Amino acid sequence: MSLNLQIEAVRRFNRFYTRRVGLLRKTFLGTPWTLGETRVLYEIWLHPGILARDVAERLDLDTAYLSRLLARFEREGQLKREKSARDGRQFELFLTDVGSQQMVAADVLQRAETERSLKALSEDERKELTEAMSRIEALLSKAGGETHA
Amino acid sequence: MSLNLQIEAVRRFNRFYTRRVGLLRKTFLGTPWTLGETRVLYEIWLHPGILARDVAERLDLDTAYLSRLLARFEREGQLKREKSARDGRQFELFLTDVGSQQMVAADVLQRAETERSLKALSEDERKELTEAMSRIEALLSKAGGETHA
DNA sequence: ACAATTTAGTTGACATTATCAACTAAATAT
DNA sequence: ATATTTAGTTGATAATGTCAACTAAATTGT
Repeated sequence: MSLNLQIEAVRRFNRFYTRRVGLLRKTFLGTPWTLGETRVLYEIWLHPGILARDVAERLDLDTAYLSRLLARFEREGQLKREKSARDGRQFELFLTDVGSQQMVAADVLQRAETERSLKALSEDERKELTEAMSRIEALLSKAGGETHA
Repeated sequence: MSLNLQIEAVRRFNRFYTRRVGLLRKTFLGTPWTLGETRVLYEIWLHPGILARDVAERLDLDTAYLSRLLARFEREGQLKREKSARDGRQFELFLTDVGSQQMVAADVLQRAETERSLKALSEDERKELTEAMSRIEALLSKAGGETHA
């Protein structure tokens, strides 16, 4: 395949996946949150004690926007913020028990949905799919740059 | 690999790609448009004479939102709407010459950027990447469902 | 033929999401 | 000590998306 066709193939895939991802942007499965919100909570779940600025950096979010999101999560009881001992400007972020439970519940739902999709494939196809995914991840990480629909 | 690990692999990939796609959501490379806007113009570019409702359906956009987008594109000179001869409710959508030129320019930039990424890989790696992408596309289309980060 | 229903698209009101600049307070550097 | 940087908040505002009501044209059923 020529480079030109390869370029088209990559762009085609990006459009395909953008569309797929777009499908879930609004209501996020069984969760009460949008994709963005879920990812913020997911980061905190994964990295208890993480700082707001690190969440902002990882998810490429505006700090003003994130600040308001976090305030809302705290108000609604998913999140607690603890003033850092060694730096009075910082807050360490943790999910509350309620927040964790909600994340676990969301995680279960999402797993189940993924499982449902995977079961439409044979074992060989599933193997192929996951291998292709990890291959793409490795290659794109190496290739760098962004994604261009 | 167990089904459980396969599920994790798929979800991991979805997070990876969601993040990648997210990177371009705001300013879309060298174009003056957002990702959503670009995709609308792209549909019209690809399918001259397409109807608004078909664009809305393909991109899963609210018709109210799309109606305003189209009005703006017309006002700004990218788009022209022609009343359909056989159905007085419909408008056939076309890019103007200016709009087409802008799309071509955007397309060139995006191709170049994709090319730049691909050139960081060897020919074998590029082949692997594009094959993996088309494999995923086929398998996911078959598996159906949505994408679950 | 003609009333009832459906369809394409627009408009108004509104909610959500995102961005920017100005700001406070704490930490770090000169 | 003073100046600069950093973490986070707040106010103003823009961009984006959603819902319901609406107009006009087409289609359906009788």
